[in-house]
Amino acid sequence: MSATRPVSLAQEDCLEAVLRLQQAQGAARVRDLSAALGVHKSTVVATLKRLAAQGLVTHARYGLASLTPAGTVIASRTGARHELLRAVLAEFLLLDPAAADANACRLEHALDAAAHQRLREAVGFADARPRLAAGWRRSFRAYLAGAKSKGRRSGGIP
Amino acid sequence: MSATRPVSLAQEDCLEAVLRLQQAQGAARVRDLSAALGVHKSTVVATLKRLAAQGLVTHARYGLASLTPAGTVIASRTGARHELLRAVLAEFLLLDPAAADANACRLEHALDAAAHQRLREAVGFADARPRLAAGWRRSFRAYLAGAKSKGRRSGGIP
DNA sequence: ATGCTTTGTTTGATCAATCAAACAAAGTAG
DNA sequence: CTACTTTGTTTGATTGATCAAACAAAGCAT
Repeated sequence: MSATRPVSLAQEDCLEAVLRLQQAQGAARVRDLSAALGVHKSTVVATLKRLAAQGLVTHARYGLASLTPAGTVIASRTGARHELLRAVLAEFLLLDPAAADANACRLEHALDAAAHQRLREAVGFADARPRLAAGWRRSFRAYLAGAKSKGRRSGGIP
Repeated sequence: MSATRPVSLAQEDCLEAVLRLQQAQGAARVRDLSAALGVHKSTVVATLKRLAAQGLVTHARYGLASLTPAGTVIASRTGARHELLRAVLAEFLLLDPAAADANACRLEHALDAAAHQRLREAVGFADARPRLAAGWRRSFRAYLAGAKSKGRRSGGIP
């Protein structure tokens, strides 16, 4: 069932954006998708057409885009990978929110099911051990601070 | 400097493959690139032509492909991201070698410099604390084993 | 309802990636 | 050297992503 023929990065981004917009404002209009994806409106229309041909969205002329059940499955999975990666990058690698999100945004297309699952398990494991997680953050932050000051005077004896 | 105009995923893969082949057998031939990348020979030739136009490889007709200095920079960085991700996926997420490599292969194109740097620091931090790293592996492995057996009887009381 | 503004669509281009098939050059046996 | 095999190249097609410009429909003011 559900052949789930692979969807391109741009298409996956579009599905994800439709889902976010549906959740955030109840509807996904071309203008908002265009802004969210950073591409021309005509590009959005073309992408929606391809997604519609694959049965992943419906899009009536001059109407709103909405996800089909199959499209919702893909968009949700992609969104889940995005959110998980964002959290890991921010909470364990201590990247600033913008960098964490920007990287999650690209990485989300590259994790397969096994890696996604394992990463979820790792986060679950850490979340069940708040002291371990807090300890990591504290020591890693200290390590970064130390590395940074060492880096500043790299190559010279003070 | 070095404008380093962004290179597509396929191009980055190609540069990386040229580097690997150069290191492994001293030379990168079209046939081997084709096999390594899983695309037609004609695709390889087309990609090499585009890379040559950007000054990243040299490729004389019927000759070997080789990286220019600029191409070497990109290929090395990509290779470094690949290797780092592979190691993290295998050693911390405990993915099997094949899955770790397959995911690294796709993720490698999506990490920006800041995330790459931070991930390197995290691995450096962990490597400097062998007992912490070993402890993680041991407990996470145990957690995975437990989750798996719980998963098998999910939903039913034995 | 009439006219502006916003929004969406179409059309026509380009470029990258890809394949398949036809072709050409190199290399290797005999 | 000639024939066969391997390797590389060209050509021609397709598909997806993208933009810009022209156009069309909706939506709002007044």
